[in-house]
Amino acid sequence: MARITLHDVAMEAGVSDSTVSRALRGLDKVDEGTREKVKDVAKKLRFSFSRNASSLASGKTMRVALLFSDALNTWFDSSVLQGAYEVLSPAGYDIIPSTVSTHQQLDSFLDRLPFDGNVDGVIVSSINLDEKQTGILKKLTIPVVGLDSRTIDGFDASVLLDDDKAMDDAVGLLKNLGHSRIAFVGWPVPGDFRFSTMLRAEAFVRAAKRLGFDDKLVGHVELGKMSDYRTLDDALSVAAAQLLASVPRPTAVCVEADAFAVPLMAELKRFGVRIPEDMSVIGFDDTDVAAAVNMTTVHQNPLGMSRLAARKILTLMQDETPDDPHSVLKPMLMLRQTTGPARE
Amino acid sequence: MARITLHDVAMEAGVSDSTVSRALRGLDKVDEGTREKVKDVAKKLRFSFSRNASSLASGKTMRVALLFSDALNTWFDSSVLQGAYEVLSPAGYDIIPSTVSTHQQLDSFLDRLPFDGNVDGVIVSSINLDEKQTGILKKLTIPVVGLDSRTIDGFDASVLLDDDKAMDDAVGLLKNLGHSRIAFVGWPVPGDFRFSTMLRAEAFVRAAKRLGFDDKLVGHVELGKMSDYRTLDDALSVAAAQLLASVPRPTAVCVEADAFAVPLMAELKRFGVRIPEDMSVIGFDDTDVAAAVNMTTVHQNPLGMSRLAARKILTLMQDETPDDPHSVLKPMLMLRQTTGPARE
DNA sequence: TTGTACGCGTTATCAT
DNA sequence: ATGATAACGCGTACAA
Repeated sequence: MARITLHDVAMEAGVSDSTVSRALRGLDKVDEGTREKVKDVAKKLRFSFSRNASSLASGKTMRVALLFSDALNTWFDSSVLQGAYEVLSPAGYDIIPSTVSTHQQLDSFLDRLPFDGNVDGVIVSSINLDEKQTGILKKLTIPVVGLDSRTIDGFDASVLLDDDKAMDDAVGLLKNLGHSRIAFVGWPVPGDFRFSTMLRAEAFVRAAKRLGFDDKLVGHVELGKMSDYRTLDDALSVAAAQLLASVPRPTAVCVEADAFAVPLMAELKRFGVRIPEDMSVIGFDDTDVAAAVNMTTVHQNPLGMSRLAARKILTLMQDETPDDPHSVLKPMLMLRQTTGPARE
Repeated sequence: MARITLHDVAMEAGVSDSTVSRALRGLDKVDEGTREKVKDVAKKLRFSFSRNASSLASGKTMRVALLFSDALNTWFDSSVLQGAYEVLSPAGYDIIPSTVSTHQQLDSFLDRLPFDGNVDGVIVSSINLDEKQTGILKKLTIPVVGLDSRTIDGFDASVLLDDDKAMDDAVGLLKNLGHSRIAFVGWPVPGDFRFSTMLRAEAFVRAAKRLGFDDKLVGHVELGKMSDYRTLDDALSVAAAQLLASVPRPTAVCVEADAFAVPLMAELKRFGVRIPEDMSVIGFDDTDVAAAVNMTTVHQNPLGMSRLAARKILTLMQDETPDDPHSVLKPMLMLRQTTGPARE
């Protein structure tokens, strides 16, 4: 079966190519009678536009790229995909996901600028760019919106979470529960992008300072890259060891992500640490797992965030400016069973 | 910044368009000297191919579509996305996800055949087609591979799970633990695709029959569509009620999916049902949540399945035939803490 | 309202 | 080994 082209439809309907084009795209200046006829023929022939040809002729690709720094089957990234799909697909856009896991990959990605001319817009998720990289972005002719990025520099619009607010809530809860020795536990980052874990750690430290914690009693367990470990279990052992070896031992910890916090709790329990009696634990994300094990955690809503980002890029792609280009969303602390009063 | 075309590179390098095309694509019959020069110029000018134009001229789009019946941020679907991306992306292909949630959507999707000419291949995930639909697929000129589908009809290749083996294991375990009153609990399906839950239910019944269970003691809690309920909690209440109202009450259940089994267990516990003392529970999927709550479940590996499917479509797209077009994978029963001996 | 003709950026065929 | 030239399928001024 050879491909059915617009021309085939035109022949069959006895009109010109341009008429078919206009009729099928719903443009005015076409007789309703002929439009119906054309539509019928098109349906009969199972005609569908070649997006390639359309793009080439019109300059619009009807595609937007999604760039991630982690796997697509990650809680955050998959939600972003779904959210973007929900708003972009009805508008006629395809979404094209890609991932980069190292700065080198990111550089070569930006270097080749595979976006320009191939997509109408880009959503960059959970990636923080340095100056040189944002410089490249700025040269792009298509809109770029940042999602969960550190800065808004280089982005035409952005959606990010108020990390400071999140940590203020978390650390505030711990303070009110009487804790004085607290720590932040990062998680081994995928690829070699260090920023996001550093960001939350820094926000944690700032919050602790703001709330009057003694510097010397505020810890930070840093785990480096996932590739430094054979398995996640190894990383868990290291994290647990660091925690249990701290003198004085923290009575409460905030963990970078639920996905790490949950198995870490299991590991700690293996060593006789009761939660929350001996140690309070606060996660980050509020994934299904957190709810399943009743963990106190900071809720964020990647689905909503990406819908918002998608709406922004949609308006940007039609050459308009979003009323509020750069949004900062408030996280919510979910109080559950893994936090309790500090023990004496 | 106007787009930089192959022609620009040709001008700058002082050669013809065709030479640039050949040089950059690594074809032979081009002097290594000029190739280097062209490459340098291309890099300097930040040239990248317009996929649209390439596709139009060559007929290859370098894109494959992924069709799902559920949300993209679902455990299964997001894993499929990632797996497909891992093998397709290095081969130079973009992936384009879409979802259909009703038969009507599916029909209109297939009716318009937005695939032909726009992508080089399609992976259809967790969707079972009727005869008319497979008929349409067969007319496609591009390869179509099925993933987690019921039949292999209409697909050039497929990857699916051995549901019967899974249920044999699960039901066998329950039998050996002394259970005689058992039930299958479906979950409210997203959209209106009913098949998959029916499939597992039927496999469950077959397994029970094969293993000598008394027909009258084998139950089936069916929940219909998600849209029949206001919230998931409502569906959970209904499921729990059905279970607790059954006379005789089953002492063990197999649940369609972990994502439903976990909150269902919580609901049952609220009503004083101890697990596994009063009731054994076996899930399906082996998601993170299942591991987190130590639930016995049937493990499946969508990541691996989709990698396999992607490899098949890759060989199909280069007009070769996979050695084993239709694979049936074995699930694994993960024995954990939610199953125990039948109580007297 | 409809048709004609050209261009979009690349690949492929045919010369040279 | 390299260069012209004709497609590829559609959009869009412009003409009718």
